[in-house]
Amino acid sequence: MKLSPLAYALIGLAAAEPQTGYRLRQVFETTPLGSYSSSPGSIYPALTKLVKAGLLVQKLNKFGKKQLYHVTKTGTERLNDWLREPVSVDEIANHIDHALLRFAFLANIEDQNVSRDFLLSFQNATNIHLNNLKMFMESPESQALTIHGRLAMDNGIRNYEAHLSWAQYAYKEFTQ
Amino acid sequence: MKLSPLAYALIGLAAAEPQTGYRLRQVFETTPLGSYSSSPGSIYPALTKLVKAGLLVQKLNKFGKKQLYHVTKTGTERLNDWLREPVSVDEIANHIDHALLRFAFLANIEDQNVSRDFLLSFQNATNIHLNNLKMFMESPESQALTIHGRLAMDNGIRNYEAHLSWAQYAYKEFTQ
DNA sequence: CCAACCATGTAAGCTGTTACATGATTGA
DNA sequence: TCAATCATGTAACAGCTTACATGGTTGG
Repeated sequence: MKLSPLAYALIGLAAAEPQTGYRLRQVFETTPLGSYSSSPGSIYPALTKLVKAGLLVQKLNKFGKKQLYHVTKTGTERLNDWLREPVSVDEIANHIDHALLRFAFLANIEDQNVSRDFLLSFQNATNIHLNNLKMFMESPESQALTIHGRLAMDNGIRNYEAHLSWAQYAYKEFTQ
Repeated sequence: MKLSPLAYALIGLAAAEPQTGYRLRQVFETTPLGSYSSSPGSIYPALTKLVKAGLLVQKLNKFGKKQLYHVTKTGTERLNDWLREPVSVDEIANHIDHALLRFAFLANIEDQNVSRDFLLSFQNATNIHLNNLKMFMESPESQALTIHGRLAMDNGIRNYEAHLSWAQYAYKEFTQ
């Protein structure tokens, strides 16, 4: 079964520390890391689905006060697989927030080589995408572009350049 | 009735030049300006919906060969209203691609003051969002962040700084 | 004449949003 | 005790994706 980004976000947060449904909603509402729903109508159905799929379990905390979602072994495996997927050009071009979400959750993986690999793969895909954009800029198709069209393209290019330089900077943080 | 970004994209493209459904799909598939569907299952239902709503009409071209979608008067009004909406912080924070789409379609509006207003409003919202991010960075909540979390935040900040400097550059293009 | 492309659609399914609804706990 | 916050859910609906399906046109 394929999981949605929201589902991975829920698993990732529960992997860092067991959470209540309510607490998870708050994270999506208050931190910048969540452009995700935060509405009960999306979180709770998603959580029960993950429990049914065997990726999360609900357990009472030590004093039997709170129902907390914990990640199962299968859940951890699924999370790790997701985190280790190389960054694709499509992910960079259309779902870069997804890539950043994955990066944030790499904190759960001890081995810093995984983070390094991720960042190299991120750089690589970003480079390819930047080339595509620049080639499009020089294609006959784009010569007919309006000022607005050109500027919008320019925005894209500047942006991915910022992403690239970030990835290079971030990489250095993992090579002490 | 509220329209989806895809609907506005369809209207905007038809406003620039009457289009066939197939041609619209190609635009979404081949140009970088469309992270939108491009699948027939999304385009055609959306088009017929817009026709029913009276925002588009299908007309045969001069030689009766092709069915082209044209924008109606109401359609043009709806498009213009959408284009003139000020850029909100939420749009910058969570749907910046949507803002860029709107900017690209401002090409349809003669009066360059509208583009200038848009860019000022874009700058303003981006500034506010940047402040929010920086404040979060200094909040106690973020002190517990992992290296990954901090770097992900840093990515966001760099990015919005790039957007800001782009908006300033673009503004100058409209003040000859 | 046949492959490639033009052109348009439908049906099933999944995800998420909005809105509605409920009840427990806790601090002033 | 009462308001705020914690906490969890459901139902209706909208939107998009995937997959399936069909037929016309055009160039080699």
